[in-house]
Amino acid sequence: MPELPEVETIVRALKVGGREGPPVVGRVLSGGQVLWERSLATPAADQFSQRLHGQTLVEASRRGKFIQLSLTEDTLLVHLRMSGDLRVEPVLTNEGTPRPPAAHDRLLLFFDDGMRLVLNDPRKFGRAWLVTNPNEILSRLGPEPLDSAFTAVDLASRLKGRQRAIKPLLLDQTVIAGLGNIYTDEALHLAKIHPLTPAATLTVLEVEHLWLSIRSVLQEGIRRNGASIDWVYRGGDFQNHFRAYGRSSQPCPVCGTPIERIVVGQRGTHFCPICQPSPLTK
DNA sequence: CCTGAAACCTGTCTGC
DNA sequence: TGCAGACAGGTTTCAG
Repeated sequence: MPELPEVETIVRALKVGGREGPPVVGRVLSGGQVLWERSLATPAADQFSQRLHGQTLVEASRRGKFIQLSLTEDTLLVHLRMSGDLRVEPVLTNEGTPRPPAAHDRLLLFFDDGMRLVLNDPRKFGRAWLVTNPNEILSRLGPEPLDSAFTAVDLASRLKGRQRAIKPLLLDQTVIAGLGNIYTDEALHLAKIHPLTPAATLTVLEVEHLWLSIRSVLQEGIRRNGASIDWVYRGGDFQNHFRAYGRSSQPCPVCGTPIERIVVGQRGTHFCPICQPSPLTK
């Protein structure tokens, strides 16, 4: 489900409060509960609660699509994958009775002030890792696209010599961290690059344009608090400003030609056949 | 190095 | 109304 802008929106809410509920940074954990075992990658479910107990949630941050909750001793990494979401709520209802878990709640983190942080995940693809060293999970990720240290030259060097189509490369989190299906289609449309273009055939100018487009669509996504589509509403409205994603047969915002949908690397892929000419006919 | 398919899951929507 | 099939914001693994 969420890509970089959606995860960024969630992390900001964990810090200052937002649709997910009141802020959780600074609260002290009293324990945890595992409602679906596979949602917790490590440690074993029976050690989870004890290990959380007494640690303060010091900071919330993001690396790629990972949510990083820094505790006093450990780090809790959460990846929402396709359908995960976080929620903050009181353990008790207004009537003072225990609040029963909602449908698809998978993990509960309890704070010592009566609040809890909940991972809800209908499709059960989401994962959490409670680890001492987050680097063991995060070290494989490519650069942060919005980091000022990430330049067009960096992107060019990562695409150099790669014969693969540009779209699956941009989805590869070891090449660049944070892009998913929506923002990849949006960036390629803005950059006027066909998703099947072999990366190595892109000119210097095209790579610069792509670099700028990636950063532009991600920043717009964050500014709009992410995209909210399907049945999971997250408060953002970027979905109302898509250029190509999910707009099959609707007019291209640039030239009016109907947007086409193809499948690339098993992912639905949306593009304008005029603005993004096929590499075969170019 | 690259591609494609399958696996992990549940829910929604479309068309017959 | 029912039902089959396609599809969904992600990642890993395996075969070729």
